[in-house]
Amino acid sequence: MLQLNFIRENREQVLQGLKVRNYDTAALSIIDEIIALDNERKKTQLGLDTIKNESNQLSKEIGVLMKQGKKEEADTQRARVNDLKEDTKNLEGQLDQAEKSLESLLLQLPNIPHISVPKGKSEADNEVFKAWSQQLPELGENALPHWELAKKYNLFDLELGVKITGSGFPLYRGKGARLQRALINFFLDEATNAGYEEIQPPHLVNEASARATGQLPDKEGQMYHATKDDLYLIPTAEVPVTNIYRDVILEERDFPIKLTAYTPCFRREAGSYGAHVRGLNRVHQFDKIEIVRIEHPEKSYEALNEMLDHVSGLLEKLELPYRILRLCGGDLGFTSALTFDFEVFSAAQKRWLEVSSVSNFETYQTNRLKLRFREGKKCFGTHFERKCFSVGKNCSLAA
RNA sequence: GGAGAAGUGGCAGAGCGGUUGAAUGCAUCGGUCUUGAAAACCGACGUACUCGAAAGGGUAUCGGGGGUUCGAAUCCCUCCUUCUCCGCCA
Repeated sequence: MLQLNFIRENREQVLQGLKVRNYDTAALSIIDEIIALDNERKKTQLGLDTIKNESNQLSKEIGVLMKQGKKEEADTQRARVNDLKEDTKNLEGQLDQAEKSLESLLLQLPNIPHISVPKGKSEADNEVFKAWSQQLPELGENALPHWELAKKYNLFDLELGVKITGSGFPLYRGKGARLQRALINFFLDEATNAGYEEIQPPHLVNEASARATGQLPDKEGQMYHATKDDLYLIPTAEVPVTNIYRDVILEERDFPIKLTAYTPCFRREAGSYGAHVRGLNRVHQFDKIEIVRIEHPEKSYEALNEMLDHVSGLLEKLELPYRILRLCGGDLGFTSALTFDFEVFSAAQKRWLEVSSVSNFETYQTNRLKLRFREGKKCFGTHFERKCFSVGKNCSLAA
């Protein structure tokens, strides 16, 4: 989420950013609504603090009077404090109300796009940032899609997944399982070589963690929920990994923080069916390797470029034809300031498939996480980038 | 699952109803001293919100939430976590 003070001090910039995300004037009024509500909140806060100060003062006096044995005077003071109590309760209610409404408005506000983000409505308007210069691979007439190949070579078995669990839970076997494991190892090893610390996080998280990374409340329906213990299966390693830094204050010398993690990811994917989700294109459980960096705000875009190079290097080593897109305002994720998608060409499906995306979230994620760093005496929001690399969800088996 | 003990600032560790945002020690930062360092000494040292141009105030915070009280780190309820013992263990 954006910080209130940032919105107050950079109203124009925020409005400009929302326009890149295709907000109309009616939607833009949310900014002024927030500022007005915050003014209200401050007023209530001040009133409450004043009353509390008064009753704290009186209570102290009562203590002194009691010690001196002046019981009657103490009793009159006591009555006065009791009168103040009612006002306190009212104001507390108001303050609570205002804070809740403010928070829910702030949560509706997306991140402000980076200046380089092109305007646009949909994925069709994404900018090709780096094109594939060589010839695209072609397959012969009787080339098989990956789900046919899988059957032929016994690489994975979707029916068995259905039998054991349900649709969308692939079962890999033989060479398929081995390839999957090899890819995971490859990505992790490459990340380690590039200086990322490997993390093996829990695969279930509590509500506080899901809330801190924004899965709750908006994506509640997309997560598997173990209700008996009130835990959620992670939809991405981002959730447990970034929660390492929930409520943390870093020192400047802690930068850069570079983490990598492989986890299976669980998503209910409610409401997506059809031909485009055929095979492994969209499943409820898939494997993903994530790399995460937490950086000083001044260095975050430099770090983003490094991550871009890192991913490019991986695809080059795998000898896959790929391209990089810079997402336009309409396609940019809610929490991201700048996102590059990596797409690999599937010769069998004859289309580009997203395999990875690299984003800079600036302080949007860290604000919600309450992750800050200390510079001098002040604490600042720190920048947060991440890139994820899906295995199995992509077309590498078919390419 | 049952029985018991405990959770205080970066760490260690006092306090167990009133002037305690919290003694003391360590760590950290700034300074004096020193050729340099160490030692010694002096000073600073959480976070969030808020008032103020600033200086400087105010409010909250002693695992989380709720309650009793004029007043709670201290009393009560509840949840969480950790430790010890017993039970269970695909």
